[in-house]
Amino acid sequence: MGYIKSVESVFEIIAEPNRRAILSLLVSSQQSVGEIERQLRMPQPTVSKHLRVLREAGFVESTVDAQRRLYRLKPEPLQEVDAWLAPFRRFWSAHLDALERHLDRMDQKTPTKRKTRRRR
Amino acid sequence: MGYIKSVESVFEIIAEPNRRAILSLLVSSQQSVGEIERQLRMPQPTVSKHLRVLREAGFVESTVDAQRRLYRLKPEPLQEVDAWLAPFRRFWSAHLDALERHLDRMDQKTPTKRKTRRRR
DNA sequence: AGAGCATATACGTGTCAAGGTATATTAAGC
DNA sequence: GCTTAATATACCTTGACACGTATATGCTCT
Repeated sequence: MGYIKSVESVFEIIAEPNRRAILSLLVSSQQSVGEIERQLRMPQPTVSKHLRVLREAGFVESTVDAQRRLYRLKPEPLQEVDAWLAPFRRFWSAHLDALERHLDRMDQKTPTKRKTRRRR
Repeated sequence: MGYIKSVESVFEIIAEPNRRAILSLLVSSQQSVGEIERQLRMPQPTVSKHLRVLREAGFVESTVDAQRRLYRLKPEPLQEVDAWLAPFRRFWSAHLDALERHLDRMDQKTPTKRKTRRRR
């Protein structure tokens, strides 16, 4: 009875392993459903259903080529994931910095030769 | 009966909105369960259960402070997500490059003034 | 028009995970 | 030791979703 098909978050979409596999396949070039089916060895309805989810969520788009449909990647949704990660990247690079400072302090105490530290 | 509780993928872990909220909270500083509970306005068992999942998946670790437990972020699992994104980043920056080249061609055809293009 | 290939959808089923409520654990303070 | 605070866990119910199988749609070629 007509309720709103709430747009699933991009995170739920990529939670599914087969969908991630499809996306990884498409990153090199566009593929037809049959090609995906063969390369990933999954049944055709499975591929189609996942492609539907990916398409409705904006991860892919398709063009018609005779009986085939060619699916290709669209960047926006994964960029959204990338954006969500940004604060955490700052977090862990801060941790790396702390580690570096720690190692530098070690250097002072035991001044042995050490490979050049990465520049900041 | 008695099958292996397969370690869920990091993607399934962050598919859950409440867990993402918790992680985002922890990025600024460590928090006790009660603090998380209040800030996110979710029932305490919910918080504890999500923290358990996050802990077992290595997203967080906890230390004991009297009756409280302080939870803090661990970087590795999210770095894993970041690593998975890498090929796609190359993909969409390639697309941006193509767009730039396209705009450059436009420049040549209609040489009107335009803001300085971002350098490569 | 009919046959055959490529893709999409419908339907039934099983599984699993999230939430709610209740209760157990553990530590603190009097 | 008992009470209270903080957190964890147990149990149950419900809903979503992924899969398999079957079938529909659509295009092409003869």
